[in-house]
Amino acid sequence: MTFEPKPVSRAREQVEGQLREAILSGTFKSGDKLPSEVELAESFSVSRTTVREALRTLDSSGLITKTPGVAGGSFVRVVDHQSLGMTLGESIENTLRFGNIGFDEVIRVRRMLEIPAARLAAQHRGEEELEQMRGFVGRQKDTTVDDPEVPSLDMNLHMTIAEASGNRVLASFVNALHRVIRPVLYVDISPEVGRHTVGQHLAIVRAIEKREPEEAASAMEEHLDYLDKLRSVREAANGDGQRPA
Amino acid sequence: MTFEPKPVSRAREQVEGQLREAILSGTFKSGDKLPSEVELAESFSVSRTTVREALRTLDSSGLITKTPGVAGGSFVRVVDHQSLGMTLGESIENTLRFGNIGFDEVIRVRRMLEIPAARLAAQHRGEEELEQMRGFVGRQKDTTVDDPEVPSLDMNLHMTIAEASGNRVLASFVNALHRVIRPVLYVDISPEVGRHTVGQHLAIVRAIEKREPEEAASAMEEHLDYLDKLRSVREAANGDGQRPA
DNA sequence: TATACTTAACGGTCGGACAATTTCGCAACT
DNA sequence: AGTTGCGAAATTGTCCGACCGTTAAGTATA
Repeated sequence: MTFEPKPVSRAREQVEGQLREAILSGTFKSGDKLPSEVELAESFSVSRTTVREALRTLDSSGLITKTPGVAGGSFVRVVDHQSLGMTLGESIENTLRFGNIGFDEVIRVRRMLEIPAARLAAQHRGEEELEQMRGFVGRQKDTTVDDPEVPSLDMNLHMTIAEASGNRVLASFVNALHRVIRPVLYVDISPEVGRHTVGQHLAIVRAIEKREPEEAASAMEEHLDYLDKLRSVREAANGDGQRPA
Repeated sequence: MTFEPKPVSRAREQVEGQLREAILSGTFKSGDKLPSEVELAESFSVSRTTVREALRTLDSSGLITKTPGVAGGSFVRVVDHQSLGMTLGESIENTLRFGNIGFDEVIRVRRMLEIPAARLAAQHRGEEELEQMRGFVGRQKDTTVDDPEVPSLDMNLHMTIAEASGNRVLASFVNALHRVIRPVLYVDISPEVGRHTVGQHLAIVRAIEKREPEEAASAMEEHLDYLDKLRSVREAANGDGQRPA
């Protein structure tokens, strides 16, 4: 029988672990205020410094938020799939910038997720989400290509479709991917590209509106094909699109 | 023109931001040792406490590791797709335990990723990866179903397939999903289930070996179908499978 | 009534001190 | 020669006590 090598436990980790467990197990519910730092320090019999480091980690992990002021303190954050997408996006962004994964790999995974997402959206979409989609496409039709709002409009549409799939994990993943896709993809698009994009968006939304899963999926696929082709010609034009000089 | 509302910047955030940027931009490379806490405190003209909080955040984000001792310090972590999967997995686990996403949603996304992964693995697999797969299946064939190694053997196989796809983002996502799938799925499996599983694994690996993408994909699909069916009958048997009492 | 000021509670920062951990070199003993 | 033991040094970990900055709410003032 092998010997367990004794992972020494620093005080900070123990405090952190207990608090994390208390939050995850529901002892502190969403929005609840944790005891103040001095109170925690007393109850754990450690210094405030140690408690603060533990809280800092929880904050960084997205489990709590800290606000100063008399009514401030540490509050349990609402961990919905939206914030999950943010967290995932940050990690992916780090790894991407670090150079250990390539942008093309992100793009391929995007296809695996967004095409089924469109299919599912056609099945599960609600009236409200459809209204949002129409709103985004409509506004996109009216704006010019150099409008600074264009990237976020496009992202919002894709996000809404993912949300309409009814699968929140899927929505989070798509959200995370778009966080890294957005800054790279929307540079220097011509009016013609803008028209094509709007047209493809319109086709997707119409299929979702009609509740035609396969039509929505193939419309999305066509759209992504178009974007990929755009990207590849641009990369061929100016060297490497992944690592801007 | 709207006025930007001045997001006051705490000292800790500025230090953290500068260090993060320095790491991500390559000023500090993988494995490099950052200056000691006192040195950083001096160069930023802040107290060591502030520096420590910044470093704590970077540590929690997975960008650095801290080790005590004379040869210790803060080191830039190697952020490969493996560690990315770990980080993503933790976040998903949090959201899952928090109850804001359901296990079934995880399962559905799994299908969207692992079936294409099998297809790609059949195209891009290397000899070494194939050898690993054979090893996992072989060992799984020899172990009994109550062997504690079974869950990790299964996960290792699925992970290796995802890695063999050549897409590291895909591999990370599959890794992350398995982190939350593993503890839930492998409880009380019968010998018959074990035999079926091994058979299906064998079929997948053989298809990958023969470089038959579609065969690999459909073998994987069949395997996941089987697992899903298992899960649904078990859930029907003992109430709710998502929240173990 | 509306505005300005004070107060109190809390997290944020500071400085300094000591403890704990790890590496390395040196000495002593086998 | 090799092992063991010991001490020095560097660095993170923890502690303490103080003060600063922010914020909400209450209080006095115009």
